[in-house]
Amino acid sequence: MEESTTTIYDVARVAGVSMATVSRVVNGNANVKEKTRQKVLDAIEELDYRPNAVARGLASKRTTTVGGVLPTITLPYFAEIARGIDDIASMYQYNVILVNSDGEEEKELKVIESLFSKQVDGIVYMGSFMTEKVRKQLQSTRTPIVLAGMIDVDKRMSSVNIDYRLAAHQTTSELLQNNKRIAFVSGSLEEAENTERMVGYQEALEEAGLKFDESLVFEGNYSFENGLALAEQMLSKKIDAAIVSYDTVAVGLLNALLAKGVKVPEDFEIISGSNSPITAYMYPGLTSVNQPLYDIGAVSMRLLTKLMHKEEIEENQLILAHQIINRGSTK
Amino acid sequence: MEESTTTIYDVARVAGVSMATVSRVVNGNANVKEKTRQKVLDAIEELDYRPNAVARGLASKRTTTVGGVLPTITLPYFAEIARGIDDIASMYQYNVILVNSDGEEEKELKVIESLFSKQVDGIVYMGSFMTEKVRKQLQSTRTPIVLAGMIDVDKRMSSVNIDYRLAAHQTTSELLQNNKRIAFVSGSLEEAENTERMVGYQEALEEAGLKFDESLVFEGNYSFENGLALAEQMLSKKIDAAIVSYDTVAVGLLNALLAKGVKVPEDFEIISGSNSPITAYMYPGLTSVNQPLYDIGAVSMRLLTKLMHKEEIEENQLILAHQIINRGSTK
DNA sequence: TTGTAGGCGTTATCAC
DNA sequence: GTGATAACGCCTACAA
Repeated sequence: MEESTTTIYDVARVAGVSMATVSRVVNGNANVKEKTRQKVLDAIEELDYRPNAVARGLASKRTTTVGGVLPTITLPYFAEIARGIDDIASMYQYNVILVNSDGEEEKELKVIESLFSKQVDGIVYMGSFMTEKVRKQLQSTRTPIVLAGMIDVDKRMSSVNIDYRLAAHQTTSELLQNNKRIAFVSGSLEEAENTERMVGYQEALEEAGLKFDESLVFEGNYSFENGLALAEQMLSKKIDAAIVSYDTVAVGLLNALLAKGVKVPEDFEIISGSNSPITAYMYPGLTSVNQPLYDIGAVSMRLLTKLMHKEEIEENQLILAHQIINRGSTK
Repeated sequence: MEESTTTIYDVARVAGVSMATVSRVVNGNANVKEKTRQKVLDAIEELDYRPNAVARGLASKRTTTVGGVLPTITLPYFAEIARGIDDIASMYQYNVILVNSDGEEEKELKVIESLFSKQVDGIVYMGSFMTEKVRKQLQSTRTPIVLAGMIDVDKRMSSVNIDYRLAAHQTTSELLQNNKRIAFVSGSLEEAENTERMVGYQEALEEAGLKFDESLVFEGNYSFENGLALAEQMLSKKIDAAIVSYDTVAVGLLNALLAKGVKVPEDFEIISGSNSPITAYMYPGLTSVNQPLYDIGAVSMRLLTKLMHKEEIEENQLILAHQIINRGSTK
């Protein structure tokens, strides 16, 4: 109930020391005699003193707050990464301001601007595509940036990813064991992750002595509805298996296939791209590439702390290991 | 690239006015001659000046940042609410710091403490249960709080919810059209939302002339696994329908039933509690109570803005309308 | 080891 | 309408 904010100054008075000493104690500075440290701690306790991070931020130019930019937190893919970020952030005493951009440039520029205005110490950028304007905006300051789950084409920005090409290669090969006509379903091929996947897909085909058929490539968006709509086309094209980058799309596809009486995996096999919880919720469960999303977030944030503390970085393009989780949607 | 932060002072110099005037312009204060306003705006443009929210926060004691406390952002239920919060927050020029508590008191106290330290202007609290310590902590300051999707037992804190009792009553009644033995599956009955639901369930039974059977009540956690495990028990108890508070649990139940060859909805009907996207993803889709989660978040944040701006509130216990979305899991 | 004093970038209160 | 001039709460040389 005490509204009058108690400051470092009040603590100093009660403890009978100067505010500088209180500041030292609060910041864990070693150069304080144990006895005075204790006096200060007692005073802090007594007054229920709470450091004001805003004042601290102004004086030290470090806010211990980072920004997290993502299209929308409602996609499990991003929520999972965000959770990894938050855990490591809180471990290092940072808070994270999450901003949703909906992937709209206009909005993205605006929210990033607000992040800068709040003087965040760093930014983790999630998403799939970065427009030129956003890139410029992000690079117009010295604020460290890490891309989580997104490849930087010119490798200037730090990033944390899995090897999308390899994963696509492996899953395609797996499907090729029982199938010939395999669809490649991804998001926009303007996004580097997807072109990487495409290469992996093509490599696997070639390895199996099959030729690439462009009509088996489906470029679409993230949505469940997109997946639903795909089933029809797949069947009419006599496709018998699919690797799908986004889980929600894979789920939609599975759902529509089941509704049409198609047996999965007997008549159609599916492997989805990121093993979010929903892949396990389905019946049958979706065999899926396990992107370690939480880890991608966690490692990104860890990398960001190093950048913010100006530590030496050995490698700024991190690749984490993925696995393939076999469930009911494949034989 | 310009690292030297340009301040309000630089702008003043370039525009040939005092910093006070610049401040007025930046804050849209009316008492500025149009001509000088233009000079200032030009200078701002020229210097690419960006207001420092931290300094502003210190001077004005308002940070235009709010905190969002939730168990974990990875549950779609909370992600959806969080999205509603963020949209309205950004509409009112607020940013939100999201903190995950995992529902652990210790951690929750810590993250809320960090929120206060950051001088947030308000807090939206999501979750299902608030311990006494947390309640005390939250009420130890004048920072406005709004509970989103959570009932405050003594109605002191503002909150936004749906009418859980009514929803449970309706769904139970719906299931009673074709079934006699209906399970009530919820989270902890220590949580007010769940006891409300329980009352609605009992009301419906009574209305149908059935007596309440305690062995049909399943109190568990949020998890998919919990749902999976339930199927076995349900079948052995000859239960033929269930209303399930949490979607993930309902999904697990559905999944396990299908795996056991039980036909849904022919042999077993399910209605789940919050219509998160996954309910639609399932096959068959889950009939579900549509809790307007996004709106709960949005309305909570709107309410919070009123509280923060000390506007008059007519009612602080808001109830939003719900609907029942019929899908394949009911006849 | 501890204290003094000058910022940090704005807002806000008075005068003019 | 505009300009000084204190705060705001803390950090950080620099002194002592």
